[in-house]
Amino acid sequence: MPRAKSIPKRAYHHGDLRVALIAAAVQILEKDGEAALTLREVARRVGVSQAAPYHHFADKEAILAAVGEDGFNHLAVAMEDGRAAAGRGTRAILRAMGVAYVRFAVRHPSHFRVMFSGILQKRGVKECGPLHAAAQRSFGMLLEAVVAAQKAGAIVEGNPAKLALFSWSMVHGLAMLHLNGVADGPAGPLGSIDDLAAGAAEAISRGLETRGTRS
Amino acid sequence: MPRAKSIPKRAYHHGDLRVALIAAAVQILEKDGEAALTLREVARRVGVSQAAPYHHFADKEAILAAVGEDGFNHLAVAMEDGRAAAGRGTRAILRAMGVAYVRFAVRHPSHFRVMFSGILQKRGVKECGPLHAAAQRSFGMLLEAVVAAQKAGAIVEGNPAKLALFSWSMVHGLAMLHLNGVADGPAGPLGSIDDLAAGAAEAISRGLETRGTRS
DNA sequence: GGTACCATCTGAACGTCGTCAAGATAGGGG
DNA sequence: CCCCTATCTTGACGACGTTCAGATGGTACC
Repeated sequence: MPRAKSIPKRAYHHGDLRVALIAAAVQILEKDGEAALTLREVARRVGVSQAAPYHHFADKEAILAAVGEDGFNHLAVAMEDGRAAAGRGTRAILRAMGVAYVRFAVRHPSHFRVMFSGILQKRGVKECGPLHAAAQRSFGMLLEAVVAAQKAGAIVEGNPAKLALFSWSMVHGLAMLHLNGVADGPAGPLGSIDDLAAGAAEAISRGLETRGTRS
Repeated sequence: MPRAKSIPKRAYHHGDLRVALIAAAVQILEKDGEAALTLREVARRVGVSQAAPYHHFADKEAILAAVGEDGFNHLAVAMEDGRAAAGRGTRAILRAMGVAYVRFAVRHPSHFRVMFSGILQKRGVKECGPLHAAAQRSFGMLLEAVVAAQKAGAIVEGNPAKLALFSWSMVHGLAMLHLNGVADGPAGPLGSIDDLAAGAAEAISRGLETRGTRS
């Protein structure tokens, strides 16, 4: 391995095929959907042979896992940005992270769908450790925020992981339903998805707040 | 059309191929997952030729839509049962429907996944009207329950469709995260999914309740 | 009771896909 | 200068989705 150590991921024959393949996959997913994602089309778009991807990914699922990992990393960044932009209240931070979550899902639907398409479950955690780690990064942020809110007495006590799961479920469900076109279908437009996200975050925030708090 | 009118869906050469195909598809989905679902395998399992399904379904997606429709109808029944078993409080009814929703998802993961795999969005509403109607049936029940709770003064005012969407999002998110194995992974077991569902329903119920209510 | 009809099903084919094995290519280390 | 190894290509195999012309078999009508 001559330069695979000195220069880890550059100066391939192609340039950096692995990254290019992932980018092409995302492009296809965004334009034509998951059904149109074909390893052969990915290779075609990058300009390599149909077998070339197999030197960077074990199979088709592996490239999807890479897209999912990419998505989870971007999600964590988006949530960090949301947290940074929020005020100083612990519940305000939770709400901001929830809104950022939904906004990410809406802005990167292809990534989001792949992230939760069940790859993480089908392939063991060991098989795709990076994906799992990236997912844990986001959940860890949420967990921290819940613990902080509990310490501040802003939300109820109890297993923080459970409360974090509830918060996550709220925004995840809204994002999923919106992506399936069901959030604005049934009874006319319910408002922008950003407003809906804010409303949902507000609802779960109230649901978890400690009793006795004034409004 | 000799008997297609008198006896709408029986006495085919096979018996009732359409229903048998759907059942076989569900069986495959439950045992081996969506990736293993093949029209050829479905036909094989039923004992007909590979082209036979095309006389009952336009393409592979159509049979998936049929499975989804089936799932939505069963979901509506499950939610009706949950509502019937609940007490008389309007918020108790909402919670019971939420718990029933999650229980359905956990007990019929294959159906549930197909129901929200994006078929409803990809194919237009006109293309698969029955699916859409079945989905609306469940959402309609939820909407009724929200309106009733509002009339009773148990939950806040505002667009009932929006509040119904929030409730739906809560339990939908929990169900989805659980199905992806993420609900009980991060921080050890958080309790049975039924308990989690009850907790989530309680949280959103509190989040939407009118202020001033005692505990 | 025979016959024509039409829904239903079969057999074979086409193009594409995921994947693999064996060989070509290229660029740095000896 | 040659070799070595990572990288990529060529060619192939089996399976899949889908289509089409034709076989099959029950129902209705005469």
